[in-house]
Order: sequence, then C-alpha cells, then structure tokens
Amino acid sequence: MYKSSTRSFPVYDSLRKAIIEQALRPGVKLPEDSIGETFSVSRTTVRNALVRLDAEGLVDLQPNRGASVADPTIEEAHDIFEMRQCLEREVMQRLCKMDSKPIVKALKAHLAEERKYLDVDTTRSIRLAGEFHILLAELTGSKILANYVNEIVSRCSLVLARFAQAHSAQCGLEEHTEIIAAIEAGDADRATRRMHNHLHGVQDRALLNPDDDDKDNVSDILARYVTPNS
Amino acid sequence: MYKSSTRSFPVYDSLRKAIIEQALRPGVKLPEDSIGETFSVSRTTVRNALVRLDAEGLVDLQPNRGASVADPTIEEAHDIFEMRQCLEREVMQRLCKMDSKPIVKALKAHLAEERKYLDVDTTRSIRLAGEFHILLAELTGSKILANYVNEIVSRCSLVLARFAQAHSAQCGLEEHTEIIAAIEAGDADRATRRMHNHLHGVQDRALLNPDDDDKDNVSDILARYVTPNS
DNA sequence: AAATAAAATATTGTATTCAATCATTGTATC
DNA sequence: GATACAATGATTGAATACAATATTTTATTT
Repeated sequence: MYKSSTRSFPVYDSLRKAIIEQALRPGVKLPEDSIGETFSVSRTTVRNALVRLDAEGLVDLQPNRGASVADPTIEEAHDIFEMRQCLEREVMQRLCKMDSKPIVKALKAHLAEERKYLDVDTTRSIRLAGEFHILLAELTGSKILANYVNEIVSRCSLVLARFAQAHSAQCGLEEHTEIIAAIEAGDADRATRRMHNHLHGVQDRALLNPDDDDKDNVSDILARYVTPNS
Repeated sequence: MYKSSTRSFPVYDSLRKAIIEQALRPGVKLPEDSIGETFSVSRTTVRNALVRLDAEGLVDLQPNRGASVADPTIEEAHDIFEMRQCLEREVMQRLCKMDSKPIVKALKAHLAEERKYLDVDTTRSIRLAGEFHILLAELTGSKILANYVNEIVSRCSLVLARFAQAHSAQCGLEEHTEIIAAIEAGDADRATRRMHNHLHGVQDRALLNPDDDDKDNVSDILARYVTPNS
C-alpha cells in the first residue's frame, strides 16, 4: 500500500477516489496551490501525492506545467482494457486451481453487499462493482497481482469517464454471479470465458462515441472528499 | 516515462540503475541527506525520486524511518517471478499474432549486441540480457504492457540480488536465440513454452540458498552512477 | 556487568521562501 | 483586424529552515 508521509496520504487517497468516482474528470487541471488549501497542507505534501498518482497512471505530470487528471487517448483506452483482460484472465486461472470453498464464500458475501446498494446508492454501487474485481485478485493471495489489478481497474474507470456516455451499469450483477458459479464448479475454462465476456461487454459499452470535456471547479469538488466518505 | 522535475530524474535514474545492477543491494539504507550531497540537490528533490521508486517497488519507504532498497521475502520473490511469467506469456502471444518480419529484425539486432559484449563487459552484458525482454514487450506496441514488463524485470533483478549467489548468466544467449526462432516461425505455442522454460531456468538458478547482507557505503557506490554510464 | 533511563545526535516530515518558467493580457505595429 | 511582442500575473521548481520523530550514545541504577 501507500507508505510515505502521513499528511500526503489523505491527499493521495482523496484525489484517487475523486478520479475513480469520476468527480474529477480526465484533463482537469490539478494546481498544487488550491489542492493544498483544500487539505490545509503545503505544496510539498501535495506534490508527493501527485508524483505517486502519476506513477500509477491516474495523473499526468508535465514539467513546469503541473498536473492534470490523465486523459487517455482512444488507443490507450484499448490498451488498458487489453491489459485488464490479461490480468484478470490470470486471476481466474489461479483461483480455479485453489480451494474454492473460502473463495466462493468471500465472493458471495461481497455480492450480497453489491445487491444491497443496487438502485439505492449509485456511487457506492459502482465502487463495489469495481471492488469485486479487486477482491478476486486479492483472493489469489498474490499481492503483486492484486496491486496490478487494482491499478488497472482504476485506469479503466478513467477510460469510462473519458469515453462512456453514462457511467451507469459498468458491471452487471448477474455476470458477477455467473463468474462465481463457474469458480464454484471449478471450471477454469468457463470462468475465464465468462470473465472475458464480462469485461468485453464493459469495454464495448464504453468505447463508442467520445463526449468532450466539461471542466469543473476543482476546489469545490475536492471539498466533498476531504473527510473520507466511508 | 518519468516526467516531473528535471533535477529529480537523474537521481531517480541513477538509483534505479544502481539497484538493478546490484550495486545497491536489498536492504541498504538510502538517506536523503547523503544522496542529495552526491547529486548536489536538495532533499526535496531526492524525496520525489524515492517516492517514485517506492511506487515501482524498488524502494521501501517507511514513515519516519526513511527509504531503503526493497528487500523482498522469498514469498514475494516467487510472486514476482510468477507475475513475470504471466506478463511475458502475454508478450509472446501478442507478438506471434503480428507480422514477424520487423520484429525478428529488431530482435536479431539486439541479439548481436548481446553477443558482442558477452565475456567482455559483464555488467553491460547483464543489462542487455534484461533489455531483451523489455524490447520484446515494446515490440508488442503496447506501452502499458511494456511498462509493466520493465517494472517486473527490474524487480526480478532485485530478487536475484537478494537470493542468487553469483549473478552470473541470468539469461542464456542460446535461449534468446531459440525464442526468436520460434517467433520467426510464427509458432506461438513453442515461443510461449520456450519463454516459460527460459524464465523458469532463471528462477531456479536464483531461488536456492539465500546469502545475507553485506552493507556498503551508499555515497561511494552512487558516486559511480552520477554520470549516466551510457 | 547488564539493564534501564536520559540526553544528544541524526534523520525524516513539512512549511516556507525565492527563483524560474509558463500563461495571459494588453499594446503596438503591420 | 490580425499578428507579434512585451509586460504582468499565476504556477511550478527546488532549496532552506524548522519541527517532529527515530536512533545512538552516555549516564545511572540495580
């Protein structure tokens, strides 16, 4: 996870969440000054968070021109989804070689959570859908794989923010259910195939016609993220 | 690539190379002060480089306790190699779907370079061997995949530094040759299998008996890395 | 002599400061 | 009216300075 200074973590974390939840849209400028004021920290601290986010591909840091939310091209968008397919294929194949009992249990618990907030809290619902994939990766027991999946899922959110019209229904609940069933049956091929189709569906819904930037007031948006909203 | 400030890049780059070339061994402390003196920059600048390296997994940054070269456990070591297998499998499968002509040409050029420095310049030879794998990834055309491979290859160097006795012969030249031949023949299965065996061989040679730390003077080592040695 | 406590030292965390670069606006010229 | 240039303002780059935390050394006690 993120170590380094105590103060820069909240900045990093809030920015990250704001980007993933699409409150900060691709291309939006991230001035060190105003962000620092929002969190009552110095630019030094903000900068550390931005360097980190740049390394993770969520932020674009250019010399002397500051930071902005990464704004992937359509080519990069395809690239990111293709990478995600690779990583999640690996997840499925590893999981299906393991004892399915505890895995399925954890997954079903998560699914219940997803179902609970469906049509109730959209933002939370979308976040949970993403976290389903991260949970899958974590259940492999490989921290590195889980990290990579975490990163790529975040970047997919960015791609959706950039290219999908409504960011509704990124992940279908039924599809998650079916993936769990395949894992429970220990059928690696089916699980892998279903995951592939699932992701392909998300990608298809996303990469149709691009809608362009409607910039927004950074400080106002970020203010809502100062206190971690659970 | 690495953007951000002009000054911190040389620090980042030198540290990175020093770690990969195993001049800075796992666990070695990286005090901001002395590194700053070595490069004639402030701690602020050094810190940015360290945050970046931490994000890439080459450096371990702990709150109030500073940075040190990452010191993977044996479990993490296996994890890293497994991840590498996944990524490089993807590389092989993508390459074998493409036009082999320009790919093979580039690879053979690199191989010639590798052969040139074999038994002449060990350090360079080892670096070229690693770069062969990075070149393979770059030839897929996917920047993201290339980035990941670059990162994981670096971390493998770290693992070798930690667990392999002599860091000789990480990659056999003949094995690289055979991989190219399989790509040239357009035989995805054979190419993938050879890559798998190749990496497995490296892993096997590495993860036998661990030898422990002989700490060294950071500044002296780094001094050799100040001017990028080509 | 071993163990603990206290002081001194070293190192990191972070804000502040000044310099350098970029963006924008206004003005002059064609 | 459009373009080029200059001046201003805003923003980042990076060093310094001070505060907070860790580490080491020394002193004290058992």
